[in-house]
Amino acid sequence: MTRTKVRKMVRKKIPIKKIDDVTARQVTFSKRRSGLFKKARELSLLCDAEIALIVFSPGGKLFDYASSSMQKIIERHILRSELNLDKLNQSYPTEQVKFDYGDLNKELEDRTRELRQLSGEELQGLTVKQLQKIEEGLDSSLNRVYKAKVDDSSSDHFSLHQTKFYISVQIL
Amino acid sequence: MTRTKVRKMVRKKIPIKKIDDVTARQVTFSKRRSGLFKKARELSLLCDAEIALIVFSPGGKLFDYASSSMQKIIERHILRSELNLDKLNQSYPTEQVKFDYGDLNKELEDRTRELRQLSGEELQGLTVKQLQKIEEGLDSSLNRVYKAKVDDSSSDHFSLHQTKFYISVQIL
DNA sequence: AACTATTTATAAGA
DNA sequence: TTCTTATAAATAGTT
Repeated sequence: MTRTKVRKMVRKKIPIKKIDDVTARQVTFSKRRSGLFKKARELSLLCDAEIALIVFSPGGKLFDYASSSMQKIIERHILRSELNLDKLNQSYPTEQVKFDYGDLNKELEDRTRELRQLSGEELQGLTVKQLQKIEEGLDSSLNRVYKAKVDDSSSDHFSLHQTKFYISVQIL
Repeated sequence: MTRTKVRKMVRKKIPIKKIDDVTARQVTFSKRRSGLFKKARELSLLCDAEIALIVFSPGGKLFDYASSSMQKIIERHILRSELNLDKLNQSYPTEQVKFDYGDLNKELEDRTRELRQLSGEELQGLTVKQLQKIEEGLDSSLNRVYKAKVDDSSSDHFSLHQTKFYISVQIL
């Protein structure tokens, strides 16, 4: 056997910050990346969890994994973000503002859910007109929310930065 | 000490499929989830990688991590998906179709890049009119691509399912 | 890429 | 749920 070296062939420890040596960093990236993806697959399988993992190497190369479909998981995440936004707005001090934004966000939520449902269905039969209708609806919602935010932000109680809203449209 | 049981206190190995027992699954999910997130953080830190991780528990609870900002990473991923789509289309057998789709996808890419740039900038000064203009441009691009796909799909050379396109709009 | 001493993660059990 | 601990798995440094 290869035990000509009986003493320490390895004498490890554990760093915990950015690896400066480029070669060592590439090697570590490759090893740990496979470990990470393996763990993600295992967790999804063992526990029936929905998982999406996106990794860009320092060189900009993309590696990704999704237990189902990437955009399905991303949409679900976006939807959840909006629910969290609702909570944020509901904790806003002024009663009036709280109420107004609660309504608007509920409306946005409904619109997004609609869009999500449409995205998940067969879109081969979708006409350009239908697509435009969806976009009009979204546009209208957006405008109402945007105006409300602008009108209210002059009072300095509410920053535009407190709101994030995403639209995701998929064409199959 | 608790060594009343000197013999095996633990003797496990490794299953590798869905855990049926609900309680055991919850425990395993909790443990492995923390491990997975820890690994993701470490990889990002050690190797300066950009990482996004989204996990939904079987119960629908969301856990996520992003080394920078979630939507930045998602946008980058979407952009990359479109580049891959280009490659896919460029390997399409028929020269004529290859060329047509190459053009259309380049156009889409440009539009998406524009939108991405806008998203990354300060949007507080963006007017409703400007927003509408962006949406009009996108709508126009979409319609052109959609029509092209539909017109060509009748020849049975190209399925609508081969194309995925995402739009992401962010309102800050 | 392969090897192996160690470190780290984790399955059961408490 | 949190802690403990034996064992399994990941991996840092080397070849």
